[in-house]
Amino acid sequence: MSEPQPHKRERRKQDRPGELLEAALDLFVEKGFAATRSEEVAARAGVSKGTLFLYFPSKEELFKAVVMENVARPVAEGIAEAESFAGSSGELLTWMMLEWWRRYGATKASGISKLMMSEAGNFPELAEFFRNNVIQPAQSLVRFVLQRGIDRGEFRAIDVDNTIYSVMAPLIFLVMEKHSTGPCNAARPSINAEQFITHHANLLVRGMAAGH
Amino acid sequence: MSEPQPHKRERRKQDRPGELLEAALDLFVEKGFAATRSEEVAARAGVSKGTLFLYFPSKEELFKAVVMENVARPVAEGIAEAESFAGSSGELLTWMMLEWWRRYGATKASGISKLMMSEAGNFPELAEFFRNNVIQPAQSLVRFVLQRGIDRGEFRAIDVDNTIYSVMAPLIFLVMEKHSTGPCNAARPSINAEQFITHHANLLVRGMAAGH
DNA sequence: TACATTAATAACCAGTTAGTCATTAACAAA
DNA sequence: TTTGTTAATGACTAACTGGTTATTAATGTA
Repeated sequence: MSEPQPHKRERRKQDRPGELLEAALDLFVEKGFAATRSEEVAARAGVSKGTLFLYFPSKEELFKAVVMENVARPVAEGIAEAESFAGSSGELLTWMMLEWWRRYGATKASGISKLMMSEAGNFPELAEFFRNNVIQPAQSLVRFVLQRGIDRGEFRAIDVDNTIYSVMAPLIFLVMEKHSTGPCNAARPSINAEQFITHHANLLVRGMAAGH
Repeated sequence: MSEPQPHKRERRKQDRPGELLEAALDLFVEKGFAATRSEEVAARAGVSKGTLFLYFPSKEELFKAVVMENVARPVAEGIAEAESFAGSSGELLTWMMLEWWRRYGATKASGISKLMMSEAGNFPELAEFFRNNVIQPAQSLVRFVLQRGIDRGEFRAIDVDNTIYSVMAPLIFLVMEKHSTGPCNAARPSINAEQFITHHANLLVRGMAAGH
């Protein structure tokens, strides 16, 4: 018996795009691009579908904006910190992986990585952008740390290129777990991400250790 | 100036389901479930849309059949072999990871894993099935190998649960690379999977090695 | 050749959705 | 209060797509 509620229209031009992008991120990550209805995005942002298309010319442009918005942010942040790190390279590697998880992996923004994995085939130009602006810088950073360890005599002269993947794989793995298989059954205990990262980094550092 | 080609209807009841499943696997992996049109699946299998629905009652059932078909096969294959392996546990681990890649990761069927990652949210019951029939057995197998190494005194008393993820993460990583970011630009050199697996396994084994 | 069976088709239907647009109302200024 | 501007709406459409079905033709049999 609720009133037909005299719809109150709020005029908040400044905030709408951000709210729409946030709602879109949630739904795209949760359901995929094609399976997400644009009206649903609008509804979650608290506006009508018409308003969505007032701010974004198409669903595809909305998707691109979501990726751009969440990608640019956390890219270059950690680099300077890594370069001024004081401790051993093993500690640096562990710290860097944990920090990446805390700042990106554990946040909603990491859903972007899952999105790109899922939709790369349908958005090749976005995949290219993602590769150049996220994957490549990240690989360079890991390479820097590994080379630092080798140069300092802390690590053996390991195969740097393949070791980069050994460092990144568990992080990607965690992101996928978090955004796909993870949330589906909340009953079963999920991976303890920070504990796993610490463990994995420790294995790697031991495996790379110089000495006999 | 081509003839309106007097469409030749072939009657091949036996082969249709398999051909449709193969076409569906290709397209689902490439484009995702929602973005794949059922008429497109039929076309790739060389039949009309009507024929598709003659063999599968709905697109969702087709999807389930694709998963079931490609999942059941490679699950239990490697287990017996692992249990009768003669060499060291480090060799066994390396061999097992390489073998998994050769028999599953490198094949089209590994697209199923990518599919489940992408669509788990939309198909919780399938995700559950996948977890029980693929993930869990795989984890048990890895656990067996790690425990074997510990029992034989080849490995330290490492944290087995987390190490299982350290073993599986690079394999999942490779599958994702192969089916999403990998194929989008064929120009850039892709990861050499077997070389990476060998390298990673070597790092892990060194990291787990008993002795100071 | 005539006939029965059924695999395969293509036109069709009903439901859905990206995107549009005339209308409405919130707000600011006069 | 009146008026002008424009953010927001929701009804609408044009296109699409999952699924159905009457019809057609391939094949086997007598």
